[in-house]
Amino acid sequence: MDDTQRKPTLDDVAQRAGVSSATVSRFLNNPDVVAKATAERIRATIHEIGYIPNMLAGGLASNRSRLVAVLIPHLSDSIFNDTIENMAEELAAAGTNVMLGLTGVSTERTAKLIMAALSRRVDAIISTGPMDAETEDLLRRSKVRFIQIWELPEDPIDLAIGFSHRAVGRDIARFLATRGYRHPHIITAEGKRAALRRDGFCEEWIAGGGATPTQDSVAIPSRFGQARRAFAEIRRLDPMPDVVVCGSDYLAQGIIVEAQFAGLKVPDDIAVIGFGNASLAGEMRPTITTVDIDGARIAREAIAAIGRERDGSDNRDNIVDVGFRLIARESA
Amino acid sequence: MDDTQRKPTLDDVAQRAGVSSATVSRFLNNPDVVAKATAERIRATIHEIGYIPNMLAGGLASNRSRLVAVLIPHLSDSIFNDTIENMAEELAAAGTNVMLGLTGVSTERTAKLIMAALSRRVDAIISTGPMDAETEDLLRRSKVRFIQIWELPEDPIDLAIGFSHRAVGRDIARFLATRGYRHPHIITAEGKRAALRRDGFCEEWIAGGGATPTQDSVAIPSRFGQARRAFAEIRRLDPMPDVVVCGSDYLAQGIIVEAQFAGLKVPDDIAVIGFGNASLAGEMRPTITTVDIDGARIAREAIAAIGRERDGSDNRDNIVDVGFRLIARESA
DNA sequence: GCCGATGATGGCAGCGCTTTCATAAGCGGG
DNA sequence: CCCGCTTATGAAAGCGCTGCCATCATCGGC
Repeated sequence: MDDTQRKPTLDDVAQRAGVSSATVSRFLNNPDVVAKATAERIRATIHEIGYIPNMLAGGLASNRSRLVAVLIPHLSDSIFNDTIENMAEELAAAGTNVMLGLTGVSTERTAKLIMAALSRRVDAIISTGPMDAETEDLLRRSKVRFIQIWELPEDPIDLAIGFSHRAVGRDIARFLATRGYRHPHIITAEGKRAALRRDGFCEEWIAGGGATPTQDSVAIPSRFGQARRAFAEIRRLDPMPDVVVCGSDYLAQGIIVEAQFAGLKVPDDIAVIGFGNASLAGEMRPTITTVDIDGARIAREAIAAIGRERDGSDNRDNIVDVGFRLIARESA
Repeated sequence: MDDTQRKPTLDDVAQRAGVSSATVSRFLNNPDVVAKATAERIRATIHEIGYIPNMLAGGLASNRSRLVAVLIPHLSDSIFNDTIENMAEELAAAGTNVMLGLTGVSTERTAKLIMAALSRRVDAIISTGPMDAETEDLLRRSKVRFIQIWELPEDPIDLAIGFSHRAVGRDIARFLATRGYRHPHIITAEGKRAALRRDGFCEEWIAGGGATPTQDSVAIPSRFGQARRAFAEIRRLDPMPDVVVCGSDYLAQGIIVEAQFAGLKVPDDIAVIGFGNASLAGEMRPTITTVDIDGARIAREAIAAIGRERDGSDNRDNIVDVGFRLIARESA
């Protein structure tokens, strides 16, 4: 053993296996093009000397990092977790890794993370949030795949995969009207998407002859614990709403807990509707009526897009609407 | 504009600013050593031509990737989220990014992800889970920082930052004994750490004169929804337990919901204790008695360790016990 | 006025891989 | 038995940066 502590390189493998480094590289990236016997010899050598490829060097030479940046606001109680989990798994299967960026609610951090991603020459950036104009501009000029998920901007920077939040709001309004509710109270998280859902809801509700719904708003991310304050607020309303429209299933769960704690029956005394179809929605008592987004589908579409080249043409094809499903359960 | 579509390189900046590439590199990595005037000229040039550093090249040359791999089993309902979130934030502040790896419960995926991390020449790997012997061996030989968090193995591969799960179990047992509970039922997630807590609990409970607790186990990760089945199981027990020890706050919350749904009062008819001090624990009705782990501290210690060199000496210093706090609230 | 510090910068040799382009066999048909 | 193909491999030029060493002013002290 010539354990000079230096990590074995591809050249070491090549020399030891009696081939050129080019062949070893080919074996690594495209095994089919090297002859069976050679391949076997290289495989054995790699194992023998414990060679570990250096993707930094590989990425530099090939200009492909096999890294994808995923930018989300939070990890805890996040409505995106399911999507991200699917994403990470499918990417891993394809030999690509995930660079995780937590943007919080600040466009400043988003900008920094996008810069970092660009610096690492990621193969794509998948993002859920808003950004400042300068960064958007940079991205438009740039050639990296930039995939906005969970929303459908008018004019996507590159590709958008999501659904109409406004339509969600409208569907919820129609659903509640059909069920005969009269006094909805809507709790909205700060943030553009939530506002769109609220607008859609109010729009449709009023169009259907309803009175302007009462409103409240909570900080992002809309979590379980915010229900205490939000419910206290509700109790002050007169008349009491007969249904509460929540920005997330976590918040909906919180409202249910608070309502029950106050001795109210859900949905009889007060109904609750969530958003996101988190796993707990189907498991709560009562089960939570909510809106399901197919996170796995978003992940799949995004990954498929990474494979394709980015082209500026047919801009309208650059919007993929994955839709949503309102799932009627017990809580509303 | 010579928009030949080629991304500007550090050399372009150097030429344009009338300095050598070395100076630009210095400006980027250690601004203080370049003269004020020069620095300003370089800054302007970078801005002007829109230069974005290439960290692949930088990493290759310097052998520092400024990437840290974080390996966790899951994202949803994960007890680690808080830790990871802190980690990502502190790392970002230090100009380092996170490569996220989802290991699930399979050591195979863990092995693949560790390989990938090594290939990217990460500055450190932070891991929460078990791995196969071969990978462990590789890691021991390797020179990368390898930080195991949330547990304290006898013989850490490199560094371990966590706490004694057995001690947690024991403390819970003592606490419940003090409160006068007689028939604990313990629900354990599959997995080594949960088993340690259970063992510690049973050990201490029996030592304290109690009868062997009844037990149940749930799949990893222990989530809200598993409470339905687990609670049904509890109802079959005779005598009914007077307290349920849960592997996570999510599960504890689920048990509370089920119990209340069944018309039982928590904690009077049946008490519940969780683990992890997720934010909802303090916000549930009743608030959940649980064990707090200082995720932020784990993150800080881990990051501090990344700075230090890995040295094989004083092996006992390579274990950092951050302890835990039992937080008595309303549920038990 | 000379000397060793000190500070600012340039030159250049890699870091470990990928990727043309070129070359060398092997092969079947006329 | 030679030709044109296909298939397997090699040679070498980078990819864009960092880090060491050398260079060259400048400057205060004696």
